[in-house]
Amino acid sequence: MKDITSQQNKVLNCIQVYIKKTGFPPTRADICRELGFKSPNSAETHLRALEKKGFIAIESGTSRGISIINPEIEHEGNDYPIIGLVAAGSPTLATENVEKVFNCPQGFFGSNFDYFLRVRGLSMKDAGIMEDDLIAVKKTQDIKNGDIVIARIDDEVTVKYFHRHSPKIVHLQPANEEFSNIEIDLEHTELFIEGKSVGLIREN
Amino acid sequence: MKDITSQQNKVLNCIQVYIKKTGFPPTRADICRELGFKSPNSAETHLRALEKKGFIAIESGTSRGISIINPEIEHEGNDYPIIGLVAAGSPTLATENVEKVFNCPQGFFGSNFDYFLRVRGLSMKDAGIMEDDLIAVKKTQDIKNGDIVIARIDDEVTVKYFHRHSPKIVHLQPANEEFSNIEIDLEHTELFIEGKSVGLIREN
DNA sequence: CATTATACTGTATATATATTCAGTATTAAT
DNA sequence: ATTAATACTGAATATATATACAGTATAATG
Repeated sequence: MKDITSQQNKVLNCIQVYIKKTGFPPTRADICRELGFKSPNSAETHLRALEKKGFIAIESGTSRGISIINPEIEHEGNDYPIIGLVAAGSPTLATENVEKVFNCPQGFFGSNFDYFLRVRGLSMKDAGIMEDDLIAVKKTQDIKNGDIVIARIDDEVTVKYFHRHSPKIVHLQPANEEFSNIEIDLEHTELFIEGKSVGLIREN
Repeated sequence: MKDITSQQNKVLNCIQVYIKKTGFPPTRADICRELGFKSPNSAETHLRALEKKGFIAIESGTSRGISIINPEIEHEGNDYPIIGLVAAGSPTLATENVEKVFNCPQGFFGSNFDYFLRVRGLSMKDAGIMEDDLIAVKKTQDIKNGDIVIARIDDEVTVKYFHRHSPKIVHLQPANEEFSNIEIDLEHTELFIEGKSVGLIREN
């Protein structure tokens, strides 16, 4: 699925909300009214872009002929494993670490992800990550500064902000003043990035 | 619900099948084509009968403005509305406040819930509730001390910890030392509890 | 018996709607 | 430097569509 711009996303949401509300899709004029456009062609061009990118289908010559294309069919969501973050040990997908599976629609957090991590401790408290929260982890090495990463040093797994300080120096920063910054010299210490957080779920 | 004739039932089924197939309701002409009628007025009269009996709603002057009235809609589907928490005004299910719908399995948070609330501000920061988080709100008056509630005072909606201090005094406590406690004397101020938080979702 | 509901055909029309064309402007990519 | 995509306004138009009107006919209701 291709990228969607923020304006196109607004239009897509508008269509979904309109259908939810009325039971039938909006006209170009309806979209303009909802989103404040002054020309029906504004809606038209956005619709054509959304069609081109595969988000909607438009039936030509048909009033309200918009239908939303659901890429992942009705299959009731996927079961993602919840992995307990143990003080020591890699959060592998080994069965003994899977506390249960959690049913969740695909693409729930915009981005795909691979598993949930059960958070232990409060080292990321100020980032709104609390004990027992579930972090949606995407296994990737594509990390930018400021990303929340799941990092492993030796056998210790931790969730921290990632900051590359210099080519050889990485800082793993907690979001809690009671915890201290971890500075890693990549020349002397092996750092393995398991992935990054793309979302969070909390069950009260 | 009144009786339905076999012909009216055919029309009703035709509408349902058409929506399922195309994503939008049929026109009078579409119904005629599907059922072999030769005059659009055949469809029209059946639609009026179905409307009168409460099976469908027809939006006047609107193309394809047919919606099927489903008596048992609640909690059957998986699309939950996301409601923006506006500074003033009740978080009603009014369309203008629904920014989009979010697909989520039923019973996702153990407990059922009614809608998502988009959080503004950081008054519950220390409870791990950050700006733009989605709180799963269950509409209920069954509140215990320490619950995170969605409360409304006049037209101001806020998310806070609930603490009944005495029979007439309620404290709404923020989880951020930069915000101050709200003490409410129920004899002088009207407090309306919209519901309570049963879960949280964060999209990174 | 008159009335009402059902069940159609057939014609007509005001308007709701999609859709094209002509512009303007900004930004990203090649 | 030029193309392509995005993001709009504004006007024009062919047609898709709802809907009224004029009929015909049967069955049920009171």
